[in-house]
Amino acid sequence: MKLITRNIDYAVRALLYIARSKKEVISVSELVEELNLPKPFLRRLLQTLHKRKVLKAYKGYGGGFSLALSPRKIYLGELIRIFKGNIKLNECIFKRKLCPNRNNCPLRRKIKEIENYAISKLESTTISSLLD
Amino acid sequence: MKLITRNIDYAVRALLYIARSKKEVISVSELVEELNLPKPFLRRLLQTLHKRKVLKAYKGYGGGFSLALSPRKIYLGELIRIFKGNIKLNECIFKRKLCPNRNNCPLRRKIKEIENYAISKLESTTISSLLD
DNA sequence: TATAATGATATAATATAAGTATCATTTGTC
DNA sequence: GACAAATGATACTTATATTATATCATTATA
Repeated sequence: MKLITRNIDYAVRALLYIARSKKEVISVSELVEELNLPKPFLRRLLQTLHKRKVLKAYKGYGGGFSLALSPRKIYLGELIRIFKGNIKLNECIFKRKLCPNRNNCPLRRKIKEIENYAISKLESTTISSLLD
Repeated sequence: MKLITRNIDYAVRALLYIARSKKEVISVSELVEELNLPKPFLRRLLQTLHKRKVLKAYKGYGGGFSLALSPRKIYLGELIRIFKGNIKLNECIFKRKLCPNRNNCPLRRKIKEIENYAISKLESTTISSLLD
């Protein structure tokens, strides 16, 4: 039932740290020291954020990561999409064909309401807004 | 990220079926035939609903389950609690001690807003309201 | 007494999340 | 140029939750 997995939680912490830092480029080692997160896990997740154009990466001595976007343009919703795919609190058990009344399933409708609320919140929350 | 697992989905289907039926007592076999759900799984879940006083159970020939509560008194929130424990979209990675600013963690606050909305919806949705 | 039901509980299978390990590549410094 | 410090790519392992199945005991009715 978790909306926020560790990937996402760690990503937010790292992004906030980078956004707050005076330095442009921050290495994984620094993040690990400051945030006390497991290094290989964090590394992999930052690589993903790089692939998805949220971070810029710098190889070699003195390298690390910097934000590729303004904190105002990094949305929680996007981070969730990156690590978990589309936001769905739903997911009908029956795959179309089997469920007789998918379209007016009352449970589905209720959950959809909650889902829509969650999506609108997540899509309007940015790293910038979490900075305080 | 699922709010509704199969336990809960199946439970809702079964409860709706029982609520709609003219008969009081419905056997697992009948539910399985009508709803096309896996029998041992459904059975176990109905036993749980019995233990949690949502259903009454009748052993022996002609036995089965009936509602122990009016459909107006069976809340989605309660079903979720029965099968998944308290509703939390949250769950801080760090256990109290470790996270420096648990109390004013901005991410936590945002998710809490969504959680509160979800809870209020789920606690106000009853089996009766899903009957149409 | 046979049969059709639930009660209780142990076990298995599968999927997802969380985390580790390793080798390749790049780049700055001495 | 050699070394060290960084990321790139990717395969693997471990842990946990979800989704079941199986079986023996108990109860009630025809």
